[in-house]
Amino acid sequence: MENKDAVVRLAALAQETRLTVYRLLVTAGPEGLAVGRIGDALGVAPATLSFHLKELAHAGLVSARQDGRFIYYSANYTAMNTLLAFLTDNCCGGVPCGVDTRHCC
Amino acid sequence: MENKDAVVRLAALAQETRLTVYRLLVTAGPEGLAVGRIGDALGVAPATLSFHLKELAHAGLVSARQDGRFIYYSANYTAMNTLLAFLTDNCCGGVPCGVDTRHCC
DNA sequence: TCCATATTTCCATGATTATGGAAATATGGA
DNA sequence: TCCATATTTCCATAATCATGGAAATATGGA
Repeated sequence: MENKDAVVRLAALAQETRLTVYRLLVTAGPEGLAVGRIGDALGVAPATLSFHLKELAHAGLVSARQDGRFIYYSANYTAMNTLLAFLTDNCCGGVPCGVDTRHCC
Repeated sequence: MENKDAVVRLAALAQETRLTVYRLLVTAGPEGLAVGRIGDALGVAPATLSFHLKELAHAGLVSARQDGRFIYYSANYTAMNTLLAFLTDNCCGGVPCGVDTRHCC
């Protein structure tokens, strides 16, 4: 994973509304939630929500799936796992951490 | 962990220079690196680096330790682990994911 | 076809953030 | 004490981001 991609992903999560949306989708599971449902839960204007969802999707953290007139967004678990791995990559120069000297990841 | 704290932490990482600094400190291990060393590695102006280090420290992701004229910054591994746990909290409503239907975290 | 609902795009506005020069502060050594 | 080096603070400037109203687009049902 590239540094820039990680920044995009982190920036997508580094905003209260988007972080709340993401965590909501994480708990919702693979089926996801329709945009309107998310809006009901958060109480943000449609245009604002759409903007944030686009941001999350652009970062690859969520996917959209159309079903009739509804668009369901769901969390992309692998994107998150990739990001987490990147953040702790080569921790402590790769030197393993002892159980008692747990200073590490 | 509060939503707002997570946003602060994510925002601290959602910037190329800061993310690079953080990852450098992760590989450096518990002893950390002096500010000058970090500056050498990244080639950013002292004022800019100081600004970014303050941001990371404020988010709790790094700690500063003074040693003579030098200030050593090191990564706070537990802060990251707390953040990661928050991001995947209550994944899929707590329903465990089967090994073959690995859609989850 | 016409209508109601769902979602997005366009756009202007206000708010936040990143950058680095210059000056200030802190520390240890001569 | 005086100096050199390390780091931070102050400040102005430029750039990026969030918000939501209004209009546009898409979909299915009557």
